[in-house]
Amino acid sequence: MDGSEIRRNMPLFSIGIVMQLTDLTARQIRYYEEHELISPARTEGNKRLFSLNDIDKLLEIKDLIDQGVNMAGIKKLFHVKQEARMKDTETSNVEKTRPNLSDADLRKLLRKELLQAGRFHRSTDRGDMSRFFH
Amino acid sequence: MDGSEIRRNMPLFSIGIVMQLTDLTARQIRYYEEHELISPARTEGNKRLFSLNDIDKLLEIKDLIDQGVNMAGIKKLFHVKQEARMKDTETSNVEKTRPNLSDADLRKLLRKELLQAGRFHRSTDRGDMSRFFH
DNA sequence: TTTTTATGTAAGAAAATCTAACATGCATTT
DNA sequence: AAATGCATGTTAGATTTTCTTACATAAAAA
Repeated sequence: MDGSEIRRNMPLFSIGIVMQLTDLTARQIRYYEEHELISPARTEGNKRLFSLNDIDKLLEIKDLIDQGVNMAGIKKLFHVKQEARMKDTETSNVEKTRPNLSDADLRKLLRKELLQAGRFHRSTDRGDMSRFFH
Repeated sequence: MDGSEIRRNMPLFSIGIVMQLTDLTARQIRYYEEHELISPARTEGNKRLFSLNDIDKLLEIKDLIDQGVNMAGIKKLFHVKQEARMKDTETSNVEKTRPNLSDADLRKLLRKELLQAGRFHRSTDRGDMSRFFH
């Protein structure tokens, strides 16, 4: 399924909430963005908006830092992880051309799904944050 | 399970996002709060923070208004719904004294759960918003 | 020792949100 | 028809949140 992917990447959370959820300071979060470990979306007014995936990543970063890994290391780790995922989706034959939706489109899709009745999605479980929402 | 209940009530979303997610104006959302159809949490600085449950409710409100129901009617409907739920939990024998957590505690719990590895929660499905988050 | 790294802190600007008040279109009463 | 009430729009001014930029600093690396 692809819907979950969309949901996990939906920009929903302000930096204030992310701070509380991750126990990171704004400074830290911005620093990690500066080093391209995350790339939160922005509102029209330039405020950061984080997705569930972003939060998962931040928690991973925190863990890795606790284990002594530095920015460069984390970056590398994230890259290999992503490549692994690439291989994964490559392997899972059905490739389908991605739509590449705009932010506004994403929200529309969100709302549309919201109003439907389809039940129970679950895909390749990756990250931890998802656990939160059923 | 009770964790999902906590998650669904966690105050996470700013009014701006809720507007986008529900297609309601700030005025409408505040008006519904004024009429006690929702009771979003507040930040220290008095900004509203909405939970998944709040969003579900707003979507219900929108539906009902489309169907011509007025504030009083919606309020009544919500009340009977809640009473039905009460009966429900009453019936499900194990009653357990509720902890009644503070907002800060909620967040701590959130983070704690986040860092654990437990998988796949699903309880009495109520509301629609939950579908979003796996 | 000097430099780099990760983070703290402060300042000023801009965006988002708040409350309160008044405006308005549409139904319903009178 | 006029008056009233309901749900929402709009505006204004205040407050909170977030932004960027710059400088400070402790610990680690070179």
